[in-house]
Amino acid sequence: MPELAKAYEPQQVEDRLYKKWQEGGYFRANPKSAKPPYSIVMPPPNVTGKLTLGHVLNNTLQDILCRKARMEGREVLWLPGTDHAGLATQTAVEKHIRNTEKKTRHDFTRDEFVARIWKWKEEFGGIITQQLRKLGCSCDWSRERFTMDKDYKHAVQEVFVRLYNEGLIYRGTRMVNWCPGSLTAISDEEVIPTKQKGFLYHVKYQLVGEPNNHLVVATTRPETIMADVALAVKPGGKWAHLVGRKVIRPLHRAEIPIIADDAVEEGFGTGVLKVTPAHDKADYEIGKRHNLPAIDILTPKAKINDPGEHDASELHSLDRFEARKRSAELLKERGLLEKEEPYENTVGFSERANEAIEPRLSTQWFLKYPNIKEALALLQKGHVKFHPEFWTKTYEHWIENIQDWCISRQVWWGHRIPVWYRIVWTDDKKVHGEETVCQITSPGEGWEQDPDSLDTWFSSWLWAYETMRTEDGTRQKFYPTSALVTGPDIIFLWVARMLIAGLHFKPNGEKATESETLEANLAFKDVYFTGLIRDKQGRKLSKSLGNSPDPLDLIAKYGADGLRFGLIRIAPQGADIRFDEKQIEEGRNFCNKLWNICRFRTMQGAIDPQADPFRHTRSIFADELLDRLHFLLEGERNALVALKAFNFSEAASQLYDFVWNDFASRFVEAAKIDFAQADSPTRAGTLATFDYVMSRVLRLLHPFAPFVTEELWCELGFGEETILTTTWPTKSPRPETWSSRAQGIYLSADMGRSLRADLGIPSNQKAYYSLVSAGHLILTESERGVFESLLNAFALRFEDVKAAIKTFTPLGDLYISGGVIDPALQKQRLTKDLAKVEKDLEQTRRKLGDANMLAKAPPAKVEEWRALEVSLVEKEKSLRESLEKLQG
RNA sequence: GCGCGGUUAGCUCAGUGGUAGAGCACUACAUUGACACUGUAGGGGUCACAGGUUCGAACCCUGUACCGCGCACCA
Repeated sequence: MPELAKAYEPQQVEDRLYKKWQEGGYFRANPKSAKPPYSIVMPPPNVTGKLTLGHVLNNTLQDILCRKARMEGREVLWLPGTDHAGLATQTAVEKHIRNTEKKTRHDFTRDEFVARIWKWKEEFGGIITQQLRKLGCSCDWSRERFTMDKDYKHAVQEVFVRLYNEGLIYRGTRMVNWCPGSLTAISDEEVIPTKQKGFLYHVKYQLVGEPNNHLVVATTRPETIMADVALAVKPGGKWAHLVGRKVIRPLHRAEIPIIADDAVEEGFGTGVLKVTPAHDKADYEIGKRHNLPAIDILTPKAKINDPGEHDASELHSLDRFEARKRSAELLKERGLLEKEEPYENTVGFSERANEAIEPRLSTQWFLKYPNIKEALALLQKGHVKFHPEFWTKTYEHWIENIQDWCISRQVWWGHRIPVWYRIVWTDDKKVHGEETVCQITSPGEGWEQDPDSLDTWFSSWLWAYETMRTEDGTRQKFYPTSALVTGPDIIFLWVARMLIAGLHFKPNGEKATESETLEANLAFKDVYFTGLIRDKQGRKLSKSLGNSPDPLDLIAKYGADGLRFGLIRIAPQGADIRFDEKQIEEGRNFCNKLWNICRFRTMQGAIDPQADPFRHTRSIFADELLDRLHFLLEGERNALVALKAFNFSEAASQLYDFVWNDFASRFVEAAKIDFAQADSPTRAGTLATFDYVMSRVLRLLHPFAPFVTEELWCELGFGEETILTTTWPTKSPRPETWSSRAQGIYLSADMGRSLRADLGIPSNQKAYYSLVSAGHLILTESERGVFESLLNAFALRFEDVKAAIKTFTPLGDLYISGGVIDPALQKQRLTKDLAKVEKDLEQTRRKLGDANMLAKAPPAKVEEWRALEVSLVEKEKSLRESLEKLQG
């Protein structure tokens, strides 16, 4: 058998194995397979994006689910792909062109510019999918999709036309969230409320006919005063008597009425509200109620647009924030600013451009969501489950308060809206006439398509099933999908909408019963929401902070498995993750540990892939390991249960603990005794146990750390081809010969080593130990060998050693001699131990002395306390003896 | 303001009623034949706070404080 390298070297392994997997077609899903299906669609990353730690976490989890499902005998489809990410991609390309050619998108025609984006996509579009391969993702690359593929594009258009015909999509003029940075409307879900420090300006509005009387209005936006059309007060409130009177608008002076409206809260500010219907959502509603005009004084870029000669002309064409300052100054100069006080309020920001959103009256396309009741029932009836469950409430709340979705974007890169307008000519100018048709292809000459594009999410919401629309029956086999792994930040943007799309479009058709139809058209059954990755200080990872490590660097340093395992082990379910490179280092160290356990095994000869330890005579140490394995797989709250419950970090931790402690630190150390003696009666059993357990460990770890487990599986000879197609271990019997002897020996050895350290005897130096057992414990020769080896002891003696110090162990009193006894140190240690024992004893006795407690506590518990008392008394006695000896 | 999470060792987190745990970090020792990507030992916690339920509370209930997230038309 070839000896393995001294340390695991991922760089020598990963690319070779990934190539092998791909060439072997192991990731390819077969719709004709008789195996039960398991499917996941990958949340498509931005096509021109690069891999982030968030992607690493997300995709590793999906890979774990898929690799495990494959081993469980399912036909697995993990469908990868990328998103065109309309605005984000357009912005990136615009920035590039600005930097390199000093041009804007308006220096090109729309077609030219879109062609530039396609070129950009060809150049950079493959980066992230290549990076996912580096990570080891077992996706079916033959089915990779892009949201602007020809077929996918067509599907999006079809859906639009259908919803239009159903009356669910309509065009309307409404207040929308306008981003002056990217010059497009965005949906409510894309607005980030952000706390802003500003001022509350108290502005005087003079009453018409009473030059000495005025109403004071508190506003954060004096630059919109010119668009005021009224002042509103509370009906029946303290200003109610003024309703019907007029005031003079202080900038761009004009008379405006005082009205009464319920939206006004008297407790806030001065209790008087300026009504600016064109620039505030609430004011727009008030305006509608009172039939007031909307005066728009902002350009799309949010510069003041109030031309002409009037008292505030100088504000014209100023940016909204400059205008805010300047208008406050103007008011002050005119004695109309009563005061300004520092004030913090919440302002909506656009995620992409990081610009303050401007509420703006604009004609856009909207979707009235269908199937809302059913979407709500999905979660409540348990057809779909969220993990962690608490996200369900957030989902429900959103569904219950759902608003029509603004789906049009003033962006060039994306899916065009399939609506055509008849061109009419007025005064030699081309305009869109009344006549409108909604269809995918042009109706012909004289028609022009709507210039807007669709919100990127309007294509993403079809992702779960449109990506599966192929001739070979993929959708029939693999939809509904089994699970979705994503971030809670897109629970509305994507998750909820995909569920709604599935319900409405019924991609798997109608079935016999309503409930079957429902079941057949779920986008997914389980949704796992990952946490957000933060840096050590708890800040979000971001490019601008420079605190986001490049996963590719981490892979180069620690290997893909190290990155995966390290990250998964510390990613608690449903909570954010504090990233620390140290944790990735631990992942690498773990892989190396596994590697070296196997390396040790190769030194003992060939492994037996079919090894069955239960047919051999076994040492108690082999039994102990088999026992631990049994509990790992079948115990209460075992690793498999954790994995089934999407508790990935718990499963990873249990495996880590089993490999490092049970396997390496204990079993391997004990096995050395068997391996050192060719004629040991338990040697064969130990070898078989080793191979049997390792075979299962490698398979259990494979989904977490695919490369190192595959390499070891093949190198050691557990299988010739691949670990990918092996079976997932689910159980392992508890050896009927198991006893607690091995545990006793391990524990006693730990205590013996502690003594050695007290005496300052280095761990590599042999020491003299003696064991005096109170009972009739007799160690077999090999048990004694293991005990001596763990202690690094000379031949163990079985007599009281007067000059030595001792400790009370499960095996009896363990003495050590040699080394230098430092009486002060000894006394300190013994006193400390004694204090602890006495405290425990006192606590236990208090319980046992409490009649009430004894009467009401379960008898089994009382027995436990009694047993504890006995052992504590023994321990106390032993400690006192040692102390006396030290003093005497 | 409402809702949802969280608060346990220096750090990251387990721990859903019965003697407070792990990993890392720290300290000391050790280059012993699987592994220094290591081994051995050690120090370190009134479980945020206050009440309550219980024989018994880190755990269940109520309230408070602080942190994070989501929702909300407070100008």
